Amino acid sequence: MAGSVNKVILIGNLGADPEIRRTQDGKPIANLRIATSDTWRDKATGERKEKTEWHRVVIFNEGLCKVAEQYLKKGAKVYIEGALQTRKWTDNAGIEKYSTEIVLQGFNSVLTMLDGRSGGGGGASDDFGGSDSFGQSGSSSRRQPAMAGGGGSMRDVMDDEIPF
Amino acid sequence: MAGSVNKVILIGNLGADPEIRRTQDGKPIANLRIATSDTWRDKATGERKEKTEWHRVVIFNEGLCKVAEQYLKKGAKVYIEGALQTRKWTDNAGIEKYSTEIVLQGFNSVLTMLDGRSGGGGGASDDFGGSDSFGQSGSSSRRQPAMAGGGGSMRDVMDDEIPF
Amino acid sequence: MAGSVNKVILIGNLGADPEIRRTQDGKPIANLRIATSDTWRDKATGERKEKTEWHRVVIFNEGLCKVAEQYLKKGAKVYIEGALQTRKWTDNAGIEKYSTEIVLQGFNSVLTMLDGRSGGGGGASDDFGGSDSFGQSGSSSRRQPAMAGGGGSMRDVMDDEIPF
Amino acid sequence: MAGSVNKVILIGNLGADPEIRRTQDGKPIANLRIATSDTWRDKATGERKEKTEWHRVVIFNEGLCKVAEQYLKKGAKVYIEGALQTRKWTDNAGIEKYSTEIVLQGFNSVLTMLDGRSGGGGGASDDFGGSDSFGQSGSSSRRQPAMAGGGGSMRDVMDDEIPF
DNA sequence: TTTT
DNA sequence: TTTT
Repeated sequence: MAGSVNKVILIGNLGADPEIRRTQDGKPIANLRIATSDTWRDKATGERKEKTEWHRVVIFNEGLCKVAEQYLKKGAKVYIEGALQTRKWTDNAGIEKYSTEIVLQGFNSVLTMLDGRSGGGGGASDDFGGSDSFGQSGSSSRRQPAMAGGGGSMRDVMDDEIPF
Repeated sequence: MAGSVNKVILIGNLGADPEIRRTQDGKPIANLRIATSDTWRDKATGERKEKTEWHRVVIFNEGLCKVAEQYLKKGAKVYIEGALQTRKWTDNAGIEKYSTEIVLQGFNSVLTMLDGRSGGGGGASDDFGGSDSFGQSGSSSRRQPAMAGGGGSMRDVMDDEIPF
Repeated sequence: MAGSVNKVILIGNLGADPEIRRTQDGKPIANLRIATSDTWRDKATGERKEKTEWHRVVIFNEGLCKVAEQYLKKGAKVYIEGALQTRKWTDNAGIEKYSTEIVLQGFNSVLTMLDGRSGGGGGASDDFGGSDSFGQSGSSSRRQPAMAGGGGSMRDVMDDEIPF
Repeated sequence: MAGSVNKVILIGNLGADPEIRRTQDGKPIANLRIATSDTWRDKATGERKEKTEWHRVVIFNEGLCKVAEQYLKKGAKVYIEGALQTRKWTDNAGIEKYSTEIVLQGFNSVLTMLDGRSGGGGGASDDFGGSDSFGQSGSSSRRQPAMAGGGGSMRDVMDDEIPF
């Protein structure tokens, strides 16, 4: 349809290290799980409430995949701009399911790190060597030095768990 | 989580008239189906391609529900600002499903009509009488006179078809 | 600075036909004047109020310049995504002035027409022939047939009126 | 005008401590100077380039003013959502000038801190006591403990310097 | 004037 | 599963 806009803007934290896979012709695809949350005070009880929302982010853009792979870790805070896409798939029991994802593909996609927290030591904070070559102006980011320990162990779990 | 943002911006057209329901205590909830689409030219074949994406919008904000009920019709073009929310539900066969929706609730929600198209006759295009009372500054809209014929008949279909 | 975002989203109407100029090496630059407005009801008097805001939009992106030149006319409703930029200049009296503009340049810029209104007759609404070649995915638009009469006459006025 | 949108989204750093003033009837107004910057590599020379853009942010929303006053300091990284507004004023020499600002007023305004950096010591990081009372859902923030030294001295300078 |  |  002419004249339409489909845009998602998120600021949140990664629930796990990025998962990187490759297509048969070698192109990378990165999957992120991002949490956002709302906090409010219950009007009746005055109690503090919080609700966390989990988002599935899929990165087809090759440059941004590289950024995700090299710099993002579980816990990192990111700014993301992408588009909504709902995908149909069939689970092992043959049941049709739908999964809605935020897709970063082509232009008008942005992925920016918002924290330069070091996981333990150095204050290193170089810019990405190639932030300008991602095809996304404005997509500059701060380097996040590898966090001590690192994740990785969670990746397999996430592969199985299947989304929604 | 502190410092998070969860925002969706859509411009698209209604695939059907809005569905309005009420909670037990009488509060309205409006459901919209909105289509956005991307067009591009296939690099290999040069062929023109188009992909339509359907979005579920749920309006809890009472003022915006009224707007939806009174002014929106199948085919109307709207601007929407809301937040992503994924809801778990169980279908008739007892199977757990997830549905991701764009929720307009409380503040920071916007619903604006982008066309004042008349369905047949007049060029009438009064502003909403009460656009300022919706609790959303910037949420002004142009009136869309009832479209000839109108929808309605599609509602039942949409209930059955079930999306995701 | 690493990790920054500078984004403006406007939906508004052109106050005049686009002005197209060319740099010495022949690259087009389009200037648009776009109006947005807020309406609200005065709490004290109950009176309906409206305030119009005028925006200067400058398009360096060559593909979007072409769109502006060919399809946009005074009165057209557009969706725009760009970045804020403040420029210093010196007027004829030698006084330094600043002008803040919304710049559409490179990627992450969007220009989409939101009306297919015909200025006289047909309901023609072809897509742009080359919407995919603008370097902006998601930047599809509906064609606006040339409006009867056309603008032009207003251009001179606007040049003089001086903006900010 | 019906159906318009005027939205600015910024992520950047404060160039100075917030300035807080009060209207004659005691309502607070906060002024922020926020820097965003783009980095890219020059295609010809391969040189790394950076351009910083400075933004004037004016907060009329009382709750967000309190947030600015209590938690924001020079150097803080923030997410801001507001609207563009151009204001005319006359300088001491009687010359008319224009200043374009990002206004946070009423609803649809957001101010969120994106760093919880401590200026020297503690890891203190309570949520705002009243983040839910700002009239902005989604406007939660992380506390920034007072930074050692603090600014303040810069405020007077900024009053005089006059913007654009 | 920030930040990297 | 994140973050505060």
